[in-house]
This record gives sequence, C-alpha cells and structure tokens, in this order.
Amino acid sequence: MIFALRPSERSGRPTLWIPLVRRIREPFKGMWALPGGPLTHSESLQDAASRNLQETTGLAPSYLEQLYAFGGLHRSPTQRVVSIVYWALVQPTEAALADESENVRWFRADRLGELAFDHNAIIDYALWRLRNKMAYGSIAYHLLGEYFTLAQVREVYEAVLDRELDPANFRRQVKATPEIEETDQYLQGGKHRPPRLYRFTGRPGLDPDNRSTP
Amino acid sequence: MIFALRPSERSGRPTLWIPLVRRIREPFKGMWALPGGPLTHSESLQDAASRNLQETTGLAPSYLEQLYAFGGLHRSPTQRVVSIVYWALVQPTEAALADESENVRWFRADRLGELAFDHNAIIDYALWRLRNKMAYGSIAYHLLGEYFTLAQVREVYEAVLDRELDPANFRRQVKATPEIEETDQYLQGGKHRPPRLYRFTGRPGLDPDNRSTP
DNA sequence: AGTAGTTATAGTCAGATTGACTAGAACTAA
DNA sequence: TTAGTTCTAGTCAATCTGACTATAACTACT
Repeated sequence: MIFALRPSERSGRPTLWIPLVRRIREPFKGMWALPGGPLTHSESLQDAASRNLQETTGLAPSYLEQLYAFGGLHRSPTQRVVSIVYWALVQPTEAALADESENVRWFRADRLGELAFDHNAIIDYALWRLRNKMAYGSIAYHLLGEYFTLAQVREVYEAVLDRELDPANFRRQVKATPEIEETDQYLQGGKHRPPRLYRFTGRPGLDPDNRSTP
Repeated sequence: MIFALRPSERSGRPTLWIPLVRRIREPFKGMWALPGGPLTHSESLQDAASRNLQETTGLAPSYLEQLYAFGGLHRSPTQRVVSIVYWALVQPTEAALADESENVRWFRADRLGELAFDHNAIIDYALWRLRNKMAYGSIAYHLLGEYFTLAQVREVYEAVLDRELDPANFRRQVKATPEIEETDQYLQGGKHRPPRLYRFTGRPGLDPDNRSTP
C-alpha cells in the first residue's frame, strides 16, 4: 500500500496517489489490486514488503510501516488468505521515475473504482491511519524531498486531510517542532517573494524499532 | 496479551497485571510465555485470539484489538513462526475468577522476569500502545466495571502511566468527555464523603470495525 | 520606472485549554 | 464534638489555537 504525492491534472496542486497492479489471474482477473506477494521462509515481514514493493513497482520507500493483518475468512473466494499489509510513503523524485505499464498504474487516492478482494477497505484503513499519524507525528516530511518550503509542507497536509489550513498559523506550528531546521537557502523561480527552505532532521522512517504506530 | 487491574499486594492500589502460561515443551520449556496458539482454517484472526484466550486462561475480554504481527526470522530457535498478536483488557470481576494453576499465573506488568521467545519485547510494545491509547482514546473504562467513581478512573491512569495526577484537574477533564454519564448513585462505605458513580456510554471495544488504532 | 499581483513572514488578539492551587462539602472514626 | 479523609467546585496564570492584519520581497505588466 503505497502513497505518493503527484500534482493533480487540473489544479496542479499536490494530491495523494496510489499505484495499483492489474490482476492477471483469477480470482478478480482484470481488476486492479494492491501490489503484494507471498512471504518466503528466509525474509522478515518488513523485508518481504520491501521486496514486493520493489518487484511490482520498482519503488524504494522513504517510510515503511506495518498497517494491519487482515485475516477474515472470505477475503478471497478461492482460498483462505491472511495478508499482513504494510504501507509506505515515497518521495516525489522516486514516484516520478516509477515503472508504469499496462498492468501498473497510478490512481488518485480519492478516486478509486472497485478493487479486487477487500482492497478498498484496506485502502480506507490506510488512509485513516495516514491522516491520524499526520495529525500527531512528523510523517509528512517523508512525502517531500530533502529541502522544502513551509508552504509545501502545508500543501501535503491539505492534500491528505482534504481541507485548507491557515498559512500563518501553520507556519507557527511547524516552526515550533524541533525536528525542522531552517536553512539559509531560498527557493527561487516563483512569481513572488522567495520562500526559505527547511530540512527535516528527524529519524528516517525505516528503522526496525520504529515506535510510531499511534 | 492480556491486561487487568489487580490490587497491589502492599499498597492495595490497583496495578497492571498480566497472565502468563508456563511452557511445557521445548523450546524454552519451563519458562513463562504469553498465551497463544495456532490459527485454524475456519476462524478469523480475532476469533482465534478470543478462543486462545478462553482456552488458556478462561477469560472473556471487554476489549480486544490487534497489536502487531511479529515475523522476525529468529523468533523461535526451531522453526519460522509468525505471530499475529492481539491485546485484551478484562474487567476486574472477570480477572478475579480467572483460572490460576501451576502453569497459569498472574504477574505484575512492571515486574516480569525473562520470558520465552521475544515475548518481553512484545509486552513492552503492548504497554507502550496501552499508554498511548489511554492518553487519547477512551479505553481506560474497559479495565473498570459498569459503575465507577472518578477517583477509580484516575487510579487506572496512574497505574498505567505510572505517575500521579491532580485529582481536581483530572475530574474536570473526564467530566468534559461526552462518553461519561453521571448517575445519581454514590459509592458508600469509604471513610470519607461518598463519591458519585459514573457510567461509560461509549462503544464496547469489541466490534470488528474498531477504528481505534491510534 | 513604476505599479499591480502574488506569496512569505511576523505579529496581534480573543477564546479555549492546562497545570497549580484554594476552599468548602460530606462522610467516618475517635 | 472534633479530627481526618476524600470529594467537588472554583480561581488564576500560562500556554495554545484560530482568525485576522500588516509588511516584505519577489515577478509581471504597462
């Protein structure tokens, strides 16, 4: 379950996108589904998630965390399947050069059709968790590059939470978090006053003892 | 992974306790471990957790939620094991009549020895999650009976968070939550002014679409 | 060159929340 | 009757939040 920011077709403002793969076998042949695959005997759960991510979409995530183990009896019509789902955030540079093909395509998170299995429910849950963690923790920065403006951070929040935030108040809060470091560089090229660039100095969301579930 | 409140031996104030079972086979024969067992083909994950809970300790939980799926390669020295761990809260009435025997015993959560497998780490994580959810959500009431005083709620928080809280300020906050309902009964029998009894009117922590992970 | 348009950034102000504290109320035990 | 206990309501200052104002610094256009 992978999230990335991409500019919306119309407004150009960043929006949440999700890569899906097309089912090439029954059940649900032809429908879109979350990327995934089996767990082998010689890899940890997180390693398996990384590997499946790499194999199906070619993406390297900047954040990876276990979402939930789904184990209802009728998730697949043909057999009993337990899915230990992970969710990942990838930076826009990564997302731009991701494989896209006949059977792998990006979709807007808020405009998905009906997917295979219970994958709509899984995505709903992942979205809920993403919004939740964003409100508390410092997770938004894993959707951005190394340097960013405070307006870009705000756009991430606005895209995920789906509501507008007051620019001045948002600045005040972000600047108060100790993990945000001011640089002395500015982003040039806009048709307005150039904004200062900042850096995230917190931990890189991939370490194994990632106590960040809340 | 089961939590219940029991009065401490010395002070008599409520403390967190955990039931453990003794390993009767290798590996880790003779050591204490979390209750658990295999998943069958005809039960959901939550059902399997309930059943294992019932079979090993005889307890019926008032709250049950998935904790995490542990799948490291070397969790068991003999074979690869993936454990989908659930955590439960049981009310003191339930906890009092729980089976206890040579091979099932209650331990204080803050005074555990070395357990089998990675179970110490699992308990640490569950404790972290319990503290976290308590700070936000309304989970403490699943450790209490139907009627309770505000001082009892405060004692739950103090036991779990392991620090004292100001009684007056705590009252103010709890009374402000809409899920708490004032009754017109009072708890008699103390050597002081009888405190009013309250009720929890929120949802009963067992429904399947329990969106309460944060 | 000058002016309009845009976003960046700092600051103010009222309302809500929080932590520390005070004080009276209502019971029991001596 | 009094001392001891907890219950309960309230005050007050500090902090945080949301709404808002004003200036700064750039580009684009005339």
